[in-house]
Amino acid sequence: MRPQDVQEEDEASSHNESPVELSLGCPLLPASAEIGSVNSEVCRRGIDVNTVLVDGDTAQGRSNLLTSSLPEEFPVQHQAADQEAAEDEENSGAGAGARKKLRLSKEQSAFLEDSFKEHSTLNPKQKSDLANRLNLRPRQVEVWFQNRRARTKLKQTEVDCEYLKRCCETLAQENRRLQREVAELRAMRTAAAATYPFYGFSTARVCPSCDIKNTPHSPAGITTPSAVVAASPSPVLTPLFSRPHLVPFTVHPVLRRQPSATS
DNA sequence: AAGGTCAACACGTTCA
DNA sequence: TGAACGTGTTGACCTT
Repeated sequence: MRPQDVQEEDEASSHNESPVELSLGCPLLPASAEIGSVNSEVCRRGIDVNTVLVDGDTAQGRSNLLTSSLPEEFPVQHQAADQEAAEDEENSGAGAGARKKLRLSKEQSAFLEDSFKEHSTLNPKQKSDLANRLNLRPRQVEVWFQNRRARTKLKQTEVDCEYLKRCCETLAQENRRLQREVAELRAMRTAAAATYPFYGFSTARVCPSCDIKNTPHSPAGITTPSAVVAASPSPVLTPLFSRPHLVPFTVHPVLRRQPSATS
């Protein structure tokens, strides 16, 4: 038996079919506001967009009916048990294969987010505690965390991509500057060799940019661009060493320490 | 209608 | 070997 079969078996009785959300919508708005604002931005997160409007079933009526039996903390959310019962009803009506869109409420999402900030993975106890607290099935909590990790990773990938693009641009710019510098040095050497043909000009002692950048702290004598950079880090290169990190708990694979053979 | 979001799913991989 | 996880996909719903 495959692992997922276990999970799916676990769910099969409750949500393999279309889960029907029993909540009514944004608890922060009066019932009268819900009717005309199902699609509004304000209510989008808090509302159950799957609420089935039945003829003669007013928002106020449903509100009274449902909130009276719901826990205080998350007063309008899915109740796992009620949900299962509702699914049976649903299956008798709509096609059993149809997957209904289920939206977590604002409160549920916020609570899950807070939990995610504390730990991005769940142990079984945390999962069941969260599920109980939010009136969700453990599988729903698990799926939410899976998806949340995926979103985090995607975001981090985007940030990394932007960062690498900037690095690339910076390095290209630096490369162009160094190429120009090399060209200038070659020109200087050629000119010097032409002027003083018997004086050894195989190497330049100070390059143009170093000449400009040399500070009292810099050692006299032979100066290289890298020495200048080391002595006073170029603002151009600084961003290369300050990679942005979106979240504290993910480590990009590239930056993971490779196991070394010696240590 | 197109494109985005997100819960849910399917399946492969890893690890104890 | 099973649980947990990562990743890609699906489908319902929403916005523009």
